[in-house]
Amino acid sequence: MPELPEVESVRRSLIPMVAGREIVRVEVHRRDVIIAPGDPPGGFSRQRSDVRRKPKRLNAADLLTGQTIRGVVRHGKQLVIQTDGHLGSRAMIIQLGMTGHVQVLCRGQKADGLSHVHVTWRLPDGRMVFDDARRFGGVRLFASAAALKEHLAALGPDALSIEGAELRAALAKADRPIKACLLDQAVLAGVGNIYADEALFLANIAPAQRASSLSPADVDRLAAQTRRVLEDAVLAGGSSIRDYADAQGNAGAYQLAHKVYGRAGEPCVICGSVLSAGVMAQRTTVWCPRCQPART
DNA sequence: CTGGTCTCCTGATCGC
DNA sequence: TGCGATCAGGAGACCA
Repeated sequence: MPELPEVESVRRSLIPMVAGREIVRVEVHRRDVIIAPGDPPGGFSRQRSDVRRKPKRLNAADLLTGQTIRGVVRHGKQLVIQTDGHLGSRAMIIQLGMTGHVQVLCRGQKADGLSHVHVTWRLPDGRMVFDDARRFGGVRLFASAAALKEHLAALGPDALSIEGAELRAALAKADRPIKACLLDQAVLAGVGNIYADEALFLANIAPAQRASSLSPADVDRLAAQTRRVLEDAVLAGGSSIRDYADAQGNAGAYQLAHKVYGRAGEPCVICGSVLSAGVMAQRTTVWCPRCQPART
């Protein structure tokens, strides 16, 4: 499932295939995976069905038709496609959610393994598609660079370059388990369930530990180990747990390096203790009771 | 405002 | 072999 390293791998593989290309035409196969300027509030198809309001009709301008892709950047798990053209500087964000894929296909190339393509961007020499079986992800369109900036401002600092001082500031007033803080994108952008468990293990911090009870040294260590695990995962091309793949359809290899995620009941790679499991912040959480002792 | 819980969705896996 | 039950989880809605 895509977290920061997977999104970064998609970004890197995407750039050489889309930079400088014009979006010639956009085909929307499912309107409800898109949030456009002027849509009622609420994310993608996440509103309760009894209160779901009708989104506005999409127009070619909002869909960035005729714009040229200038860059692909990332903040946390948000993949930002920057364009410019007759509309000025605009942008869209692709969120992969649980099962989202962005892939670029050559002209005529079949979309192998992509059975839920919701949006297709036609480029001069091929096409980029957004596929998402579970539809936890989606596409956000922005009318201006300023609107994009405002959206990203709600997120915490990017986890790939998080420094101890930044993380201490972000956690300063948090009175909840550190695991919940790490998963909160407003605190730290980019960490999901896999890398939260891995970083806490590497930093020898129990996931249930209250953020407010961590010492400055604890938080510094956590920031350093978070960076480290994310960097290593990026180098491995991300973790392919189910069917994650980059923009060329290549799988990652970091799932082979997981020390706790998915290993509940197995021995700790450091001390041999049986790894514990529980549910924390609505997420399956795995930790070593000996290497990550609970403290008060 | 804060933190905790519910909800959306469907492919993969499991037990019988 | 088939089929229903269960699990996975990002993040906005909702609630105390």
